[in-house]
Parts: sequence; structure tokens; C-alpha cells
Amino acid sequence: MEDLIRKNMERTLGEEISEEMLSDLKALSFEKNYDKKEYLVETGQACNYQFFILEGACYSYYLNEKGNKNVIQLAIEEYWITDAPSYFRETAAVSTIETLEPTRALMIHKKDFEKLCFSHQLFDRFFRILLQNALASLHTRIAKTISEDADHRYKGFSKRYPHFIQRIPQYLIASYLGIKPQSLSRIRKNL
Amino acid sequence: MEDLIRKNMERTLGEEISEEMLSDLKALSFEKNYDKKEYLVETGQACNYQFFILEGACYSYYLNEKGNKNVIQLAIEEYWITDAPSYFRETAAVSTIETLEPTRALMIHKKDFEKLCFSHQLFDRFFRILLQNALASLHTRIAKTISEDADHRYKGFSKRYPHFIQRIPQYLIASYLGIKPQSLSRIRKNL
DNA sequence: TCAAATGATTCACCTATGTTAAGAAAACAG
DNA sequence: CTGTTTTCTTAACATAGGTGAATCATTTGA
Repeated sequence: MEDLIRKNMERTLGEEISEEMLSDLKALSFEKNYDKKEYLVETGQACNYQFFILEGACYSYYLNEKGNKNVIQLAIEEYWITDAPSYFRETAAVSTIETLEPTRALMIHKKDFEKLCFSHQLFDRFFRILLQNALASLHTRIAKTISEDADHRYKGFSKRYPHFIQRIPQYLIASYLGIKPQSLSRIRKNL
Repeated sequence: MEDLIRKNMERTLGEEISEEMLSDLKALSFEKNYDKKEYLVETGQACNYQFFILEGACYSYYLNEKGNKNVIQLAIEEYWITDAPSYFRETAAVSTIETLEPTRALMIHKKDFEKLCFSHQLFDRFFRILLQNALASLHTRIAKTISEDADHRYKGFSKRYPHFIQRIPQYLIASYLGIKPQSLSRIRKNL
């Protein structure tokens, strides 16, 4: 289904987008296929693209000094993912983004992103709304991370993101929740 | 100094803004003074404004079931603060925003925010950049919260936000870091 | 100017989660 | 189908940080 992106934009904006806008988007973006375990972004390099997942699954993580992965984002079909610091400022990526399955993604270069926003106010609005939503979600995530115990966080996560529970390895969900895989296993044992 | 807001916008955008833009902003925003311990936003009510702090200090927090405050944002001069879920979507505020000192803030109603973005592309851009920066910071905060121990988080925080260490009560900083005031006190004792 | 409220510290004890290590189960590759 | 790698589980033990209670210090405001 080629028009996942159109659907995503129209749902986010609450209005239909013109054919012209869509064709400008297609002209300034492209699709790419990745195998399982390939990198979309690597720490330390410039992240020049944001990705809209058309098919597949991936995740982003930070590595700390001890070499542990700390999962920042999970993404499957219809999710947007990128290294925000690098894409939006002019810095090196702080996270790595890796596929979990063979993945097909729509990619938008940051220059083209600026062009799109400049040429259609509706793009500006669309991306502003995406950012607003992301911000609201992160506020909620922070609040839960600092206030709830691991058990509650896992229950809340499973309820809110059942599609992730089915597709993402448990040890990555554990990391996303800020706990160790063994602890998540223990939590699941007690229902 | 009346033009804190201009300074903030120009620094963020990396370019000067026109007199016209500035006067449109002034026309669609207003200033308000708050006493210490007043609410800018209350949980459950619509949050129709975003606030740019001209003078003073405030913080936003979620209350969990047990009635504990969980600090989401801290803000002093030149910081923007609002309840993102409520301001950007059409929902009730999930957080409370309260002053810590007598505070003077510039307020922008969400309707006027839309108008400003619509009438000057540069406003769109400005707010998109604000959001992008906020997002990048939250990614970092999440990563640190789930990967570092309390001691490291406090050290990192003091280094990055020395101005908050001086002005914000310790028990709120503890909450921001996801720990109890007693623990922060224990951490500080060991330098 | 002093009582009351607020914020910080300390301590003894407790608990959730981390650590290490091992083995079972599932997924994958040849 | 079979061996290898990845993911998940279990358990014994260790520890960072939570809890509750008491005390001290500081700020506030009547």
C-alpha cells in the first residue's frame, strides 16, 4: 500500500492534502530497503534523514560508557524515527538506529525537509504537529519513568502499545522501560 | 529589559526578526504577573496558553495516584513552558504549573499561536525549532534517566544546569531526577 | 520578633531491582 | 534437519535507593 504516508499526513492534519503537495513530497523523498540488523543511523555520524517506516521494524538506542544499549524509540509501520539532535541541529548523531526486521522506509533529507516546509505551509504544520505529539508523549514517558515502579510501567506499556509487545524482543522493551531483561522476566512471571 | 523575547527568537532562529513580526507578536500576546505559589496551569483544566518567562521561576509536575509530585519541567527567565498535551491537542492538562517566585510571563493563547504561525512563516519555523530542541533534550533526559544511577544524574544535572541548582529547591530537583529528597541529600554528602 | 511553615539532613531499616551464572527455548543458517 | 546463535527464564545473592521518623536550619508572615 503505497499511500501510507498520505494516510498518515491526512490523519495527523485532520484534512486532505492536495495532489500537488503529495507529488512534491514524492519528488523530495525516496524509498530504501534495509535488511534485518542494518543501521539507518550510526552514532557519531551525521544523521541527514528522517525515516517513515513503510514496512518492518526498527529501534534507536544510546550506548553508555559501559556499552549498554538504552532504547530511546521503537518504530514499526507508520512511525517516524530519526536522531533528533543530529537531524534538527548540525551535530553528530548520539543514537544508533537499527532494523529488527527487513524494513522499507521513506527517507527525507534535512535539506529537502526544509524545502518542503518552505514551499507548503501545510508541511510546516504537519511536522510541527508531529513534533508536538512527540513532545507530549515524551512528557508522559518521563513522568511514568520517574514515578512508577517497573511493574506498572510494563503494564502501562503493554496496554498502550500491544503491537510492540508482539513484535519487539523483550530485552529491548525492558531497556525502553529502564530495567534489565531478567527483571522484566520476573515481572511477567507474576502476571 | 523588555526585549528578552526578541533576543530569544533571534538567538533561536539565527537571524534578525522584523519590526512587523515583533509588533504582531506583541499584539497577539500579553504579559501577566503572578505571585509566588500561584498556578499558571492546573491539572484537569484546559491549558490555553504557553508561557515565556520574563522574570521569576516556575515548574510543572504530574501528580500520581499516591499524590506525589513528579517534576517534568523547570523554567526560569527565557524558558518556555506549557502543558504540551493540552496546549497542542485539545485535551485537559495533565500537569500543574506553579510559580516558585513572583513571576512575570509572556502568554500566547493557542489560537493566537496558530495565527502567528499562519501569518509569518518565520514563526512557524521558530516554534518548530523550539520543539525540535525540546525533543532533543527530552531524548537525552530519557537516556540518562534509564541508564545512569542517581549520583551521575545529579552530577550531570548540576554541570548542565548550574542556574537551577542555585534557585530551585533541592526536593524538586530530586523529583526531576527521579529520586527522593533524602537520597539526593545522601548523594550530596559524598560530594 | 517570634511562631509556623518549609526545606534539608541523618539514620536505621526495608525492598525493588541489579548482578552473575546457568540452562531452556526459540529462531536462524547452512 | 542439525548445529549455532539469539532470546528468555530462573535463582541466589548484592546493593542502590526508598521509607518513616526525628532533628535542625531557614524562610515567611502576622
